[in-house]
Amino acid sequence: MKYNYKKIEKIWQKYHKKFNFFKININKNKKYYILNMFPYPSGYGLHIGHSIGYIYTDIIAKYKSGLGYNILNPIGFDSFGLPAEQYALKMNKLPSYIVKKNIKNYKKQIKNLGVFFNWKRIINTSDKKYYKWTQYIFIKLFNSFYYKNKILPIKYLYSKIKYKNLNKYRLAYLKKSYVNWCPKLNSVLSNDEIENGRSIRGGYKIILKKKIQWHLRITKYIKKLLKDFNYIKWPIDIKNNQIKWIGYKKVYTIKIKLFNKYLKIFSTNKNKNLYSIIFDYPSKYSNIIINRLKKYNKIKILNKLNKINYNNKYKILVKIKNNLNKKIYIYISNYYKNFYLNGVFIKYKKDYNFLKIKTISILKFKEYINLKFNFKKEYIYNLKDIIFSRQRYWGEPIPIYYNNNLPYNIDIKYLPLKLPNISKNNFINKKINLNNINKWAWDNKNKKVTYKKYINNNNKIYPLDTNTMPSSAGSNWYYLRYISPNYNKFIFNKEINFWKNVDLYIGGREHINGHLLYSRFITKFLNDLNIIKFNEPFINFIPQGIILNKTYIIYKYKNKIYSYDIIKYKNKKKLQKIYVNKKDIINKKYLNINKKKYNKYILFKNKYNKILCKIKLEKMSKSKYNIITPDSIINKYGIDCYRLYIMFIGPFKNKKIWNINKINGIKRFLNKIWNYYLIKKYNKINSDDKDKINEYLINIHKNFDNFILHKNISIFMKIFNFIIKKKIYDINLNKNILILLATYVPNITEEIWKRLGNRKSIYNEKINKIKYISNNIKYLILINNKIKDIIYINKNNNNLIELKKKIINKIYYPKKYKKIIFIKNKILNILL
RNA sequence: GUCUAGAUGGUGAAAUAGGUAAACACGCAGGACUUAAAAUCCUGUAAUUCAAUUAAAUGAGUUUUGCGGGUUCGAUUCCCGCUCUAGACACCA
Repeated sequence: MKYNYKKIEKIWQKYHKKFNFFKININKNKKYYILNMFPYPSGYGLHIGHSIGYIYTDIIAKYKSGLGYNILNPIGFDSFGLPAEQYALKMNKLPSYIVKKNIKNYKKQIKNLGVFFNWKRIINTSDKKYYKWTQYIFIKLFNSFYYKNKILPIKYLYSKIKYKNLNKYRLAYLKKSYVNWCPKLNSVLSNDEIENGRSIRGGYKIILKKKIQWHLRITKYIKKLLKDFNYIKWPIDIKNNQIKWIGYKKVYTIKIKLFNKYLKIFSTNKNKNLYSIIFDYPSKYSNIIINRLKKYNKIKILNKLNKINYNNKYKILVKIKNNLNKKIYIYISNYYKNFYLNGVFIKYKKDYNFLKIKTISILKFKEYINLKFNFKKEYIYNLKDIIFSRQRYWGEPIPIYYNNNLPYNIDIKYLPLKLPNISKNNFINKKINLNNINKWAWDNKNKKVTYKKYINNNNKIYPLDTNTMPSSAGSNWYYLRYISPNYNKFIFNKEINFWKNVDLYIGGREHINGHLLYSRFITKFLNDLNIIKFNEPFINFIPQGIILNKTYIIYKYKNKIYSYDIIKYKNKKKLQKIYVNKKDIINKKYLNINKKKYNKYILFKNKYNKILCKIKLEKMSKSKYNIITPDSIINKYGIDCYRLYIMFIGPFKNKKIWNINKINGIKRFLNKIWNYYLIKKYNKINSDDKDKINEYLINIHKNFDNFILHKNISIFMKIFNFIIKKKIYDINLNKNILILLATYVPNITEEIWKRLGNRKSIYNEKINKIKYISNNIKYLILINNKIKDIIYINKNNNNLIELKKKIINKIYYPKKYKKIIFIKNKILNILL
């Protein structure tokens, strides 16, 4: 009989909507807080990459629940930020409308995955009830300073330091920083909006401009961030990545005089000769050099420097009077970007290769540098303070007003400072930041937002900050909000003492140096304020492999489109890369030039009279048109089949190239289970077979403990292959297997469970861990490293010497041998 | 470029306190059932050499875990040097 998934899944999906998986049993005080990085609700909906994480955590949640843990596995939406804003622009709608609509769509899609989330604990960062607390944390940062490993209120400094200078101590402070400035568009652009030094929208030139920005003083937390790695269980490579990024390091510094200015530069080794100096670009020092270059009219090189391109290196030859009276080179480059702030000596062998690389041009200078080798020991770090303001509309307003150009926070009592409404016309006409809003001033007498035209110090009406926060503002503390998403009086309620921090966190590797670091910082800050009693947000973290899928790229320059195979390498950099929807592709790799939208371009075709696209495998992303949604697969194969397939496809951590080919095996396997459970005419199990199956089951539990879920499916397959072949039907055993299988496939197992005569849901059943120890030990017998035999020896046989003799003398080669290698419980190797 | 990872059959992969490489699947080939197709079931499937037989089944050996070295009785696993691929590089989240 074939398994009719459509009918059965419909019934159980309906049943599970009402099923209370997350009821807290206070008698068992074991807790397991499991969390996926929350998505930003783009209009393109949920894609396969998201679903892998949700299904993975769902399986672990169901397993842990079976073991008797209270489970918290919530979901929310990171809805502020650039993607929502840009999608709204594209759709000619306001972001608030788009976000609402997309969240609704997302919820629907997630519910289709057979995943149990706590739907009562949903959060949304652009909800004013939520960002009230984002602003609250910002004000706490603004009003705190770090002193001798402690956090103190900034008012302690009021008597000692002028208000103006408190900026140097606050954890949220104002400082000048570089932004990507587009003079033509008259706005700040994100890195995402730029390609090859030009804006994607319009193709205008971008320059780096200094602007006053809010920063968070994360660098004060470096020591704590490094030290607390000792007790959290993240994978070592993830930890290393973050440690390198923090880049805390002992160096030797000297001062050199360059262009009449003293510069402090670093070396990792004071004993090495000075070969050259590399200045990070952009930085204070590289700018000094660039400014000097301007005086020498070397404009050519300067134009190139304005581009951000990681492969560009700029060499300037400078003669330096050192001990050896040799020339040394000075480079301006981002070669050392991740290492040092201002400059380094050449030290490594690799760095010589850097010298050899063709440089764009060499400028000769007659100026000399007086060099004194007075090295000082110093500690430096790579980590920079977080730039915390954006010149955009769709984000949390910064709750700060300015009196005589000095920042003051709005009293916490009057939060949230609501994001002002904007008319659709203004938004679509791209006047999209708080600068352009008329009603954006703070009336500090009446404690409310009022019109700019009323600004008057005597009436206590002040201008408000026109920046918004980056989307990390909402996401770096969000895991705390799931404790009590609707609580009005504080970030969380008393339940925090039960759930505490996240036990298992799942998400992308690309967040290591951003979100994961910032969350750790904010958690430590809140811990220092004694608001929470733990100092790490995520006890365990497992990175999720990305899903790659084909993308199609065409090359454009102004109104010309070039076929990929006729582009010369030299020209490639000038051309703009454009991702093309698969719908516009014909014959697997050619652009469909009959489409209307390509009529307006001049087409440079190849010799077959076609426009060839470049095909690349890239991460699924809405902007690259390579998203695949789970819905289409679920429609064809069913929820259970999709869940099992998506887990079977490979290790969770691996990157995967999307491919549907192997799903047939999963479909067959589900049919096999269905037929096995419903035709009951088999025999009972004997003890040898039981041992064999127990061994399988133990491995399943082991894999669950190590969060390796893909291997378990293979083991399930082995179990069913075995019991079907041996015609075993043991009721107890079958129930145990089914309960474990239910963590992966909810619908088919519930249906079978019911047909086996059970009334309650299978998720009410406990999972029993089996303890099993084999009595036999396996020995490999090798001759000259080649396997000759495998023998099993009773564990209690302690007389190993006799055993050894027995094997050597009686069984194998009683004559001559060179050497015997005997390793207990493992191997006996005879070398002849 | 710098940093962090990864690389195993036609494909996804399995195997590490160093000890039977390729489990479990997909695909493919051949066969059974069927008017036919689908579904299902059975057999084979890293490469290669040799032996043997009417045939089938079988047996023995060599090579093989991106490339080149090293340590070891023994390396997919540890070390060194490369190559290629992916991610991060601070305003995408």
